[in-house]
Amino acid sequence: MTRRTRQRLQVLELLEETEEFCSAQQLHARLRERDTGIGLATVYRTLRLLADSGEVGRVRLPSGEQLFRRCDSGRRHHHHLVCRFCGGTVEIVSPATEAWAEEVAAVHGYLDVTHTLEIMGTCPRCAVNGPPAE
Amino acid sequence: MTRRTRQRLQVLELLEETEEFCSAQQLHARLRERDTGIGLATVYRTLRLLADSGEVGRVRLPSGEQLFRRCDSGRRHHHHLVCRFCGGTVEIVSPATEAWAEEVAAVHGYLDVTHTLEIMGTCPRCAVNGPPAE
DNA sequence: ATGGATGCAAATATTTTGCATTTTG
DNA sequence: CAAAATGCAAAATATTTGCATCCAT
Repeated sequence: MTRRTRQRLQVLELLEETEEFCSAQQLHARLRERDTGIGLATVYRTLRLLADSGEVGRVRLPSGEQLFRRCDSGRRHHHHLVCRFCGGTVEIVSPATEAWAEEVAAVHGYLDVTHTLEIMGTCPRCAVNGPPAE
Repeated sequence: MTRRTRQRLQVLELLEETEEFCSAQQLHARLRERDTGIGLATVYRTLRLLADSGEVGRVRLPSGEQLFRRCDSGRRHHHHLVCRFCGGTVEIVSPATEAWAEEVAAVHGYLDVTHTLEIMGTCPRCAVNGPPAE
């Protein structure tokens, strides 16, 4: 059903070698730098597919922009501590917090519960060196 | 510095009598229905001001759209359990969770930490009656 | 060959901004 | 009266979509 195209492999490959959360536009730019004449729309389509299927992680900035990243935790539900400058990330797994969220919703009779949780801050390196690429 | 204009009072007034989280466009439409020839840009400007100052609560939908609401908790830091259909809301205060988030960030050496947490679900009423205004 | 995938450009959707005009303190 | 706020339209942002073409399967 879902095909193994050159473009998709290239997106996957780039994500594989990238540590930080990146925007679709950033990823597209990097792919262009390389060689591929990959289209922006394809990057968006691919990332959406991957994110919806849980294949890659996604966070939303307060601005509404979304960032993507392959996660070590794979498909397992987890959250992120993200550096607001470099996008560097620590994956957070906290069963207790998950249980708490479920509990809160249940107490109020809410069904089909989901939650989002992002922790943002300045990572130790950016705190010292300042934002990257300045 | 910040002036007491007719438009701002009208926005405040509408928020005061509204229970649910609403988009800027929704609020603008309701203000127009009434009488006021208030402009959309003014509604946005006012809501941003209010939200940034903590005067009103704001959540971001997964789509990036933002919703606003006057909160009973006032300026105190809190989170929301929001119905994905009607926008009905329960305010959540959980010092333990706040402390946990701080702790997680501190352990990894992150500074200037902030976090977002939204719990979304279907409220008891919408679960029974289905989405409103259908 | 055939339906999914791509690339481009145009369309969406939401929020912001430039600027002339009005209004508040 | 000066600074701030407004309204409108245009701009900016981020993402999605229409469609003709291309290419995995």
